[in-house]
Parts: sequence; C-alpha cells; structure tokens
Amino acid sequence: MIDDAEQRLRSGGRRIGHARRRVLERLEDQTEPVTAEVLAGELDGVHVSSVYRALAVLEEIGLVRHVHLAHGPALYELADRGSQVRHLVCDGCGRDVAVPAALFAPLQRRLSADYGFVLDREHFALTGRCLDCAGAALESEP
Amino acid sequence: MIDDAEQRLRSGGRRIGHARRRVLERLEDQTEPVTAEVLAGELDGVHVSSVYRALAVLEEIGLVRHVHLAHGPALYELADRGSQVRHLVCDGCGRDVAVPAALFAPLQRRLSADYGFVLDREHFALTGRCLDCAGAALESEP
DNA sequence: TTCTTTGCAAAATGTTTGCAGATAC
DNA sequence: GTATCTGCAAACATTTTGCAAAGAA
Repeated sequence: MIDDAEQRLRSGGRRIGHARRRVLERLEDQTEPVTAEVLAGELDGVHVSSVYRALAVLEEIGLVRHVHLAHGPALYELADRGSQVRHLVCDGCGRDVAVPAALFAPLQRRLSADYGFVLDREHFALTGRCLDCAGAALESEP
Repeated sequence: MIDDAEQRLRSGGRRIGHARRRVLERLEDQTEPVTAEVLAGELDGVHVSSVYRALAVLEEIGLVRHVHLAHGPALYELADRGSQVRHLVCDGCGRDVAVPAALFAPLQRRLSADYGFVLDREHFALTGRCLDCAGAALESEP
C-alpha cells in the first residue's frame, strides 16, 4: 500500500515524505474514518497543515477519500474502505444507523441509466430522524 | 406566513423584530436556497450575525431549513419549498443535476419500514460524477 | 543539486457568542 | 417596564496559503 502510493506519487513527479507516509500508515490501522485534527494529534511531529496537504494529494491520486457525517470536520479514510455499509445520522439524537449499502443499488442504477449520474453513495451523510426522534414528525405527516 | 411566524414565535415567548421579519420576507421571494451571507448582503441594515440568529430560530420553529449542496456555506430556504426535486452535484465540474424527488421514495419507504429511519432527502447533497466527468471512472469499473 | 515536501505562522472561510443598547409588547 | 432582539466586535472551528528550511531522488 505504501509502495503503491509511492509509485503513484512518483509517476506524477511527486515524492513521499514522512507526513504522507505516516498519514497513510495511520489510515491503514483505522477502521473508522477520522478527522485531520485527530490524525495530526496522533502523529507526533506531523503538523496539521501537513496532514491536510498529505490527505489532499492522497485523495487526488485516489488512495484516500473524505466523507461528511453530519456537520463538523470532514472524515478521512482509505478509499477502499467501508463500502458495504451506509451511515444514516439522526438529526435529533445524533445516532448513527448503519444500513447495507446494497439498499442504494437500485437508486444508483436508475440515476446512472436515466440521468447519467454516477452516485457517490458515501460522500455526504444521509440525515433524518431515527424512530425515537421521529415521533412527532410521523404524527404530523402519517 | 409572517403572521404564522409571528404566532409561532409568540407562543414560545418570542418576539419578531426586523431581522426575523425581513429574513422571512426575503426567503418568500426566493425560489432557490441562499446563504446567510447573501441574505445579509441583500438586507441592508441587517447584520450577518442577526441573519444567522434569525435563521436559527426560524429553523427551530420549523419555518426554515438549511441544506448543504456540496461544500461551502449552508443554504437556507423556507421549509415548505422544493421537495419535488433533488439535487445531485458533480464532484468533477460542479454541475447540479436535478432529478425528481420521487425517485427516492422506494428507498425512503424501505429505510423507514426496515430500519426505523425517516430519511430527510434534502439535507445533504448527493454527490458523484456527471456523465461527462465520469468517463474515467466508468472505464475502470465497468 | 534540484525540485518537492514540510513546519510554522498567518490568512481565509463560515459560523457562533458576549455584551450593551434598541425594540417589541 | 421588562424581557427579547439586534448590531458590533471578537471568538471560534475548520481549512488553506506563503514562505523559508528540510528532505527526497
């Protein structure tokens, strides 16, 4: 993975310094997406701004992606992670409901076929209300 | 609408000053969601921070909502606006593809029935790639 | 040796907050 | 008259940028 990154970077006239290397290594250990801030905090001696710059190039070459779960800072993860599950965030209590990404496949096909749009299912969170918080809403529009 | 707002506000021990009134009036004229910054710019004599505060209470009482189309500032609109159309934003060129919101109904039903989650279809944009920008992506995963 | 990457400080962006004065009722 | 709303300035959170020094090839 680091070797892969190194190769991709080199072929674009780029190099791999310790910020990029350590960010990648850290993301490999990560099962959940993390903020740049957290990465910087954990990577002693790597400045936040370098983390942001590292993440930006790694994203550019397709190794990393970022997602937005609800508001707040962006979360970063390896691009090949977590595509089986989709997060739904409750506006009421913040609860994160994970659902199979497969549920989105029909919609995705439809958008692609009829509207020429290839949906990135993961970039932005889907928000709404979980059952507990939806009480009032369900009553007002049954 | 202003009267409705006034009533809702009063019943919560709140009042309606010129910031709230003018923000509401402006949103009524608006067919597309706008940023707080733009609202403040157009409402001469209403400070940005007052616009944010006005939007916050109006959102709290359910008259206004905000959405996030791609990155950048939040966009505000009247809560009863624009539910027929859903925006898909292209990561490549920024193009905004509008599709019928009805496409999302089956998914919405499924999430509600099987996962107890009432989806807010509009809060966050859906991103992806439009046909023109998806060229490479389509070739690498056909 | 040359061009890239990094650290640091500072700026930019979008939004929130504290406080004192203006305003609604 | 009293509590709420507003303007202003300042803080805040997140991300970006300029520049000089450090590092990769």
